[in-house]
Amino acid sequence: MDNYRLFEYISQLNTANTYNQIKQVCTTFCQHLGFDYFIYGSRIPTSLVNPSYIVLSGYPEEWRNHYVEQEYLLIDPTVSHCMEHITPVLWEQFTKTTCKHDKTINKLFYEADDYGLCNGISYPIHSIHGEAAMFSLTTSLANKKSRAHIQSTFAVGQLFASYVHEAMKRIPDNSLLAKTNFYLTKREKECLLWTTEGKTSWEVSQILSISERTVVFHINNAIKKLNVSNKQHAVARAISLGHITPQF
Amino acid sequence: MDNYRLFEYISQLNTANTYNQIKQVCTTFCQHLGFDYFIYGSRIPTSLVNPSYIVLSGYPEEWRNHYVEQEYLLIDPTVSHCMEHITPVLWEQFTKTTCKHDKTINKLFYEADDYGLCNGISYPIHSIHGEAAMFSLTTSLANKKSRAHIQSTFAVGQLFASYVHEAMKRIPDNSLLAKTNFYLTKREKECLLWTTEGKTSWEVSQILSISERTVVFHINNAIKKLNVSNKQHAVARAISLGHITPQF
DNA sequence: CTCATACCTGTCATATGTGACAGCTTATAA
DNA sequence: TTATAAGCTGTCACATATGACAGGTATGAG
Repeated sequence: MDNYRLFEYISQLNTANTYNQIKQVCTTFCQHLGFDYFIYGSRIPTSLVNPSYIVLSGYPEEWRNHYVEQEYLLIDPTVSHCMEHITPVLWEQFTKTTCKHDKTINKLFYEADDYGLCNGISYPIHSIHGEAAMFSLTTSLANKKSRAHIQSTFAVGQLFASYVHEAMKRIPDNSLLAKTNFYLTKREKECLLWTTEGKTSWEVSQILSISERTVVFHINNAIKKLNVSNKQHAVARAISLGHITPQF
Repeated sequence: MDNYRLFEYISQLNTANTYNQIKQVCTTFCQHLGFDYFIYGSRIPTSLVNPSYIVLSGYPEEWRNHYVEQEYLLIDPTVSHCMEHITPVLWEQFTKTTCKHDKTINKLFYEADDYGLCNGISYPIHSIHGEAAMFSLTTSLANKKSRAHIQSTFAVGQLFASYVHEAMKRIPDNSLLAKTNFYLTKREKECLLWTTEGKTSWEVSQILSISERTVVFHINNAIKKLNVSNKQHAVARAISLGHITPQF
């Protein structure tokens, strides 16, 4: 893919305002590169136990349904690769070697084959605050035929995936907005920050040169705003939502 | 850059075992693309207040020293871009428009010019657990001359940066090893996980069908292993170090 | 069999957190 | 002026956490 076309796609993603517009750009990009299907999925750690998901699927609906029913997300090796790494992974890497003995994973790939997803490449996307996502491009061509083709899209695909993710984050999402539509004051953030370092309210009061009662006051306000039940919860949520970030 | 050469570089990074080997690959890559200098910097949130840093510098040492002395890290717009975004940024974007009025930032870019860093591109790298890094390539050519050149390396540079980061993570680092060289048991992780959700020890005991005392026992063990002082600290540290991760 | 480890449970004293009571100053915008 | 928000402080009662005491079972490795 020449640079001009790549920047054209990036520009389209940067101006997209709805999920459908982004989906349209992905579809065109996917076809342009000679792939059959694409999918984008993002996991937002609003909670460690119940994270939020956003999916933009260009997959056959029947395969998606089957995948969800079978809970393949839990065993899909491309997913676990993308959770642990930041470099792309070729699907054939799994069908060939590593998983030869794992029947459930082999079943997954054989069934994908039946739906026309024979080979593909998955790009991990990692963003601030532990946000994890992935973007996959698939082809119905057999491994040997598609290998060179896929490898030639290695770099552009990763870059494109990043812009898709940024575009997705820009779209206002009602289901997530309510959880993040507030702000913590400077003091509230300061008190929480030192709390993540294991400081007690009294210790924080000494650091900030205010009374212990005031620290408690700020932390309680933060707990109410974050809609959580105690300090541990507040610490986890404030980090996840990006209200407190590492200092330089 | 053709695919063969790109995969050659990736392969070299995948087999590198020391910082110097990685640095050598970066130097070659940098020169191959026609750039003058490169730098890789990573911030590991072992603590939110005092994060750990790892730098692989191919910059002129004088400029590095000056940069550190002046604490430019705190105002460098390429750094803040890379902390907030996952897409590359061209340096000329700042020297031209946004920062026209900001004297300190202009000073930074003018001084960089003097050291031969006239234009460049910075790639953000975000990894699991909020780990943030960046990889920059710079040239002594003026903006107009270097623009097309830089844009043509947009995609490969991002991919290369990802592999550099993975390689850096693979190198055993004594300064960090001590902080992560232990493991939490299944129960310890479970107890911490529910603690991040704001559950009290008693509530966790109900969820796991064990006594409250046992939950306290596991959490205390985790606190000792993590070398932290209380639950809040343990929650923050366990998330940062990746001992507990979002469930599916 | 012994050792190490994970896992489990109890009591007690003290420290800290949490929620509700009540009230203050300062700055800024309507 | 009034209203609003941020920041600040105090006391009391009760809940929960923390640390130290002491003890148990089950499992696998050597």
